[in-house]
Amino acid sequence: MKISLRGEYALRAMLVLGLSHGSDVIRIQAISKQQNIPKKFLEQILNDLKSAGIVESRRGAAGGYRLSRKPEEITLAEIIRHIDGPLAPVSCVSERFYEKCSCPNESKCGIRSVMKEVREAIVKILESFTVAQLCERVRDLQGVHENPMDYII
Amino acid sequence: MKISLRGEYALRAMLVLGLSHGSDVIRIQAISKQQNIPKKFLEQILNDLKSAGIVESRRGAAGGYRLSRKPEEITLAEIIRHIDGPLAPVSCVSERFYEKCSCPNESKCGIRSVMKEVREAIVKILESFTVAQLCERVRDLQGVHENPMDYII
DNA sequence: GCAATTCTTGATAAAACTTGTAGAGATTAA
DNA sequence: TTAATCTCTACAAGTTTTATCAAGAATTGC
Repeated sequence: MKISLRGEYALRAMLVLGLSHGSDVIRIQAISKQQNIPKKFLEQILNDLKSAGIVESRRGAAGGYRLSRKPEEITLAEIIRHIDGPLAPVSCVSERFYEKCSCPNESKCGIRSVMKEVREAIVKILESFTVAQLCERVRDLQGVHENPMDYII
Repeated sequence: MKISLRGEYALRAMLVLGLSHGSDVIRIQAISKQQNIPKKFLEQILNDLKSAGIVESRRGAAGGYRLSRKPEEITLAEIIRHIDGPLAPVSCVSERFYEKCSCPNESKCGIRSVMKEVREAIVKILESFTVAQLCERVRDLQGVHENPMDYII
């Protein structure tokens, strides 16, 4: 039931970009160091998020990444779906990544029926949770007196 | 976020055993054919469930498997956890399979905080859902007039 | 224009995991 | 004794994950 490390990295990178939304672009290296993510790996991930239209970039010296939309308009579900695929525990209950399963009769499958409930519960949370809310929560957790960019122990 | 095919097979096998709870043991081959599961693979899975104390077996001719407890006392969470590991989307919010993550500060991690909610939602459903309820749901879906063992199309 | 910096792109590769298969052995019923 | 079944260990192919490498393209500042 786990999301991949790649997906987790994507969320952490999006958090950094969200926290600095409004300022200039952020370099890959800065995110990489702050979040403990292998730089080359992060390059791939950010590029992937770019092709999804979630972030945008500027090349060259003083280049970097920023969100391509407002943090309030990007949900965690969108990020995870693009990097990791389905949120559903089994593909036969996924709406965007549906695949037929090998069970005898899908429409009368009890497991499918339960997994639909699980999927709904997951989707309900992740589709309503935006990057903006994520940033807000981090600010709450850290306390307002601290500088958000300094929270490396 | 998906469970493995192995885990899905385990659930399907448990459903078969649940539906015939009270009768004699069921052969691997019967489950394999009815549920479209490779026999040799299913052997491993059932053996695994046996070592978890979820099912028990009888060897030899007229051998087979049955539940080792009442269907009301076996939750889907227990089955999935034993076959697939954590229900949590990230290990740093798992209670039984906790692993430290690489983020800068776990206690102030916003992602972790959201993922805790997701974990709770998943666990709430799967820990309260028993094999007995699963069987009941299948009977509902299939209608009472049908023989539960005949639902192969 | 030049150098330094940064993103871009595609290839590659090691490790882990998933999904099985094979085969010999142990146990039991008839 | 024979046939059927579970048991156990090993192995193996394929896929996914987690990266790394290197050459290229764009941009800034001088």
